[in-house]
Amino acid sequence: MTSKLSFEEKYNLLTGRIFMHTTRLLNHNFKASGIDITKEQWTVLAVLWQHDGVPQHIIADETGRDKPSITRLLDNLEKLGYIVRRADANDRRVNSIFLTPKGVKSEKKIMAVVDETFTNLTDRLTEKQMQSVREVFKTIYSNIEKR
Amino acid sequence: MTSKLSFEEKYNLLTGRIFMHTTRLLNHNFKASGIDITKEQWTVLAVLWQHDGVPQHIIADETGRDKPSITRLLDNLEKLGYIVRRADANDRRVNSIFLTPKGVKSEKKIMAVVDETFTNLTDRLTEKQMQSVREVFKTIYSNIEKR
DNA sequence: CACTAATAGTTAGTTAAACAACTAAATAAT
DNA sequence: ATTATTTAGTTGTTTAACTAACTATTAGTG
Repeated sequence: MTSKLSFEEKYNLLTGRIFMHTTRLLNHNFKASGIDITKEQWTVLAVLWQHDGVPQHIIADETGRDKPSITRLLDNLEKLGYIVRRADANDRRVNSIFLTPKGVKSEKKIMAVVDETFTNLTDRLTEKQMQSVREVFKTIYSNIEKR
Repeated sequence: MTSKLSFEEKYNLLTGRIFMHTTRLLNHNFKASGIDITKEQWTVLAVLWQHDGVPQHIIADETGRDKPSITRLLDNLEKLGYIVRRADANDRRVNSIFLTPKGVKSEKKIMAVVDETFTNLTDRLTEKQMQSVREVFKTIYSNIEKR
């Protein structure tokens, strides 16, 4: 039952206050380390580091964004020289997205900042608490999917 | 220790995937109920419903946004007829923000949608899990404050 | 009292997200 | 086979966030 939650708590959960702050922190840390990308661009690169050459709609699915958002994120990543669009030979509707050498090489440095930021944020949290958050997120996801 | 967390889990926590989905859901539910405001505008109204007549920088603090963001949110809320800016007599730098009759009256309907959305999202979560999330958020906040 | 600091708010510029409407190409249906 | 439908991606428009630079007013210091 959720009836015992205060307005404050509903407010914090629904507004994503925490995520506004983590976004700011991660972007700040990128900048401080001389990395010229945003948190959102990182999420796209993270997909490509795992599966290079995927079409745009896969990136949209994996990052939970719509297609227009991905079009623009890729525009910016292309300008910055991290990725290239290449037309698919079999299906001419498709752009396959490939990391440039710069995009490949950047992984280590970017992920170091991500890892450090994550560690800072989760400092003083127990393994048990993390496990709980994991479960809660999973449940909320499935509640969203249901509608 | 957080070392046992997978990339997937770090990714979900840092990207605010859940937050993107809840924002979409809440905005969708507002629209479906004929409410013409956004989630962000709601967070501003929520402050005013508790303390009508506060200056803009208080709204910025309470909602965790910077001043320019509040300027624009208030521009839009003013256009929509929910609030008015009134110059403070004592300190002419200050705009006090007041709810219009429409702004006051809207609380019930808007909060009904917020409550319903929250209930849907937290369905199948136990009180214990909610308590855990509460603690975790608090800890993460204080970790952010520390830097 | 004059000059500097800080505070309140706005404006400009960039990135990002959503929705809607669109083009082009591939698949399905009759 | 031709038409209709689905899929991939882009473009346009609105809202929102951040940073930086700005105006105006108040507070603090010499």
